[in-house]
Amino acid sequence: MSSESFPFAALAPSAARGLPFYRQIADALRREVAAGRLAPGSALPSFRDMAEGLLVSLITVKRAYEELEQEGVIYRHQGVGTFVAEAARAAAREAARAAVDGALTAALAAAREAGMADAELVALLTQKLSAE
Amino acid sequence: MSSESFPFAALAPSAARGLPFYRQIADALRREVAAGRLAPGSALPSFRDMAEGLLVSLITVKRAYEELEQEGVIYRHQGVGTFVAEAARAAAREAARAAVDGALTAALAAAREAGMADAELVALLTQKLSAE
DNA sequence: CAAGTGTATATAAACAATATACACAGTAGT
DNA sequence: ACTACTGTGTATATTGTTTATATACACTTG
Repeated sequence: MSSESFPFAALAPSAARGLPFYRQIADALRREVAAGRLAPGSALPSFRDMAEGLLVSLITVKRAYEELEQEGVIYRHQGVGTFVAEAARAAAREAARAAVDGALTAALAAAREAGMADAELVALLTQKLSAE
Repeated sequence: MSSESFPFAALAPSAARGLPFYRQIADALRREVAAGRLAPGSALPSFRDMAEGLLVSLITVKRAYEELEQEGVIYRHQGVGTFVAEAARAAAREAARAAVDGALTAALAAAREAGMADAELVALLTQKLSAE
């Protein structure tokens, strides 16, 4: 039961999702922070603990942490550890919002490429929303 | 002025767009077909002519053509050439529409990841549309 | 100085792009 | 008919970039 007790086991990446592992880990951690389940100042698992718990390499965890540090969500201190930043929740939400904006921009570009009218694009989106 | 006279020069890929060259070429050709500027049955430039005209390798053109053939937009005949399929226009439009749908699905997933409400997502899209 | 932390270097696998050599289809000359 | 040529698409081996890894290194604290 040792691996089952790892508190971040639910963040484990999967090749089936198509995204790089480091990206999946960063996304999952960002969501935890944005939801307020990780308080500012609290310590994250060390590179080794996280790597072992998520069954990935140490470097992959490092890249995920680097991405979050660039966004201002966490900060690292050599020899000490990695911690949730003070303004982490706002930074995480801003980063998540930027991701949505980028995805929407890509969708808009695809629609333009397809010669699709604005109204048709909006209709397609609302249709997808109601289809759930 | 020899390279300037190449009729498909406008389809030349650019590294600045971020997408693979073969994808850019396939997208551009698909748009030409969808717009009706390439009639069914007409011949496309040979791999070599296209590669020389777009300043890419022969293999890159091959991959672009392969993508379009899988969509049913064109068909290849060894030793003869590559031609626009009969149902090319409908196939191109369907493929373009599928691309929009995929991009919208990704945007929706990002919105869910960000905890964004449906109405907020729609509002963000309409805002982007009116901002142009 | 010992145990824990983050950091950096060298390596393997997958993808994008290339150059080069190969195989097929039509056609002009004989 | 036949052959060889020219043009077409096809396949193989190579290079550079990205993702992911294992291993060794450097920093901080008790």
